[in-house]
Amino acid sequence: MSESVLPRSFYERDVLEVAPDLLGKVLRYGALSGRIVEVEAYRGSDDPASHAFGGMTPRNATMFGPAGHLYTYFTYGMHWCANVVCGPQGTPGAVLLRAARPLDGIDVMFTRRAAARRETDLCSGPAKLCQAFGLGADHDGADLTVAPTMAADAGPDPTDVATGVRIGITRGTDLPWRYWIRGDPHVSGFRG
DNA sequence: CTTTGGATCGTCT
DNA sequence: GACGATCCAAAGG
Repeated sequence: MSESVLPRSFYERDVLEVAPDLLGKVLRYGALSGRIVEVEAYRGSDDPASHAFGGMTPRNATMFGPAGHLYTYFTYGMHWCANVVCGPQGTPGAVLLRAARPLDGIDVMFTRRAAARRETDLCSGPAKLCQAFGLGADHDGADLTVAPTMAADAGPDPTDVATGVRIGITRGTDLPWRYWIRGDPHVSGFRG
């Protein structure tokens, strides 16, 4: 296939550099794949919305580990969300994977996501994406150079990247650290 | 179409 | 004991 798995060096940069670069990349897990269309950056050192802002705890320890690994967490009593750990080791940065356009394994995704009516309902939100891909507790710390993988394909990079404030947070609401592909119908909350 | 409230529990104070 | 980096069904216009 025409995908090349991203090297660890891709992730060993400031989280604000990595986040927009993840748009258009392909998340692949077994027979499932999707193109990332929306992300949010969380930088532990100076970001009051980050899980790592208050220092290391058992839950967020993965954020302090090596870049290029998944940080998954459970929230609202029922949902899992997945992040990509970024930055030098010991620097707690992560990029939340908020939405993707399903590419392969769409039938499996519909099976896992009973509430989805259309293809745009499958991965148009951080918890939806995890449900569609079957990501959860077992994947905290998973190495993205092994499985699941994040890869670049042969196509052109997204040209129209939008930025704005992040969704669903109560602190750090002034930081424009959400990035998405403008007009893509698979972005969460898309209207139009 | 938009708005509202319920579900549900691990985590940290 | 309070509160989420959310989702969805139901109710209201």
